[in-house]
Amino acid sequence: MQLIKEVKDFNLKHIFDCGQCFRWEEEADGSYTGTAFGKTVNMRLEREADGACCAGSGGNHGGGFESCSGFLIIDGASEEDFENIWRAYLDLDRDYGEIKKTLAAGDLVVANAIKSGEGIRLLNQDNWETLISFIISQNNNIPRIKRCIENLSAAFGEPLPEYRGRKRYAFPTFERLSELEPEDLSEIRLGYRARYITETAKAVASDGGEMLYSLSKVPTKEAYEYLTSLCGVGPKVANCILLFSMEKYESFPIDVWVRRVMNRLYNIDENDVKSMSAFAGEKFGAYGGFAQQYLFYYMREFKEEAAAAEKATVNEKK
DNA sequence: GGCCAGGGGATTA
DNA sequence: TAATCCCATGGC
Repeated sequence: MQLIKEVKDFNLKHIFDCGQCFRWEEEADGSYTGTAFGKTVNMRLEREADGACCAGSGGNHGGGFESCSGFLIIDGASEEDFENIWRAYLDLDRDYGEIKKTLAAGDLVVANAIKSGEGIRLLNQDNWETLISFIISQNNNIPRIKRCIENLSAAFGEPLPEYRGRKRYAFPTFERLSELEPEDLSEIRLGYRARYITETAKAVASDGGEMLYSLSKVPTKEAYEYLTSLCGVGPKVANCILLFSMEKYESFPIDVWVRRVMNRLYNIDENDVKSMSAFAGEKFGAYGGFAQQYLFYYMREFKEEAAAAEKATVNEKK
């Protein structure tokens, strides 16, 4: 059990529900349990005794209080694991207050979007797991992506100690998946993505993963070129991998949600991905990836609100 | 450069 | 029961 004092600009729901990761589940008590780097832990944020919270809170619907600061408690982690894994994974040494201030000052639209996801942090995930996870994510919905990744891990990943009464599995290694053919993955129900995964696994394993794990140290363009050379990796998936596992924060992944939000809020043609990319580069520069996350989270929340409102209207008519 | 199939499953019509 | 949609890409 590790206790980290005075975590700021930090909210577990915002972090684990903003589409960057797929292996964390919310528990009944609002904490989150998940597996990364072969370790399973549970995280929860406790409010500080004086009730301190980030300024400007209240952008969330219903006026409910959502804490963005407090004590972070990581159950299942040793001090060594915290220093070696979770500190970097949660990006705890970055000043998100400064990032939000800069983005908000430069753009009113993002300033508003930030209010709905004030506690977002960009995780530093494993390169390989992120690569495969986002190949699976293409043209897919989040519940099924999560299911596919869990099934893949249970079938081909290393068994880990049971935690909270459930068996846990590490994400499968590229060595293991490189031995497989698409048919071997049929029970995972990945659809046409199965071939992308086995081919990419073979490509990564061909140099023992050396290329893949060197990408955070090379210029973004070079890393992007390598990633898009892999089977099943196009511009969108490559940008996600760069942003969520390689610290390439200028990356601006454009998916259907971002296309929608850019169309609605900036009036750019919904199909003009090129203009959106150029716009993001000019407007957000090195902070493009952070801006993308606030916009994405805002749009998803907006959609859920709209759906709830519609349901309420239908029920009223009955 | 534009179009369409690829799988599968949930949701909507 | 039939369309439509989903954090796109590959191949034509």
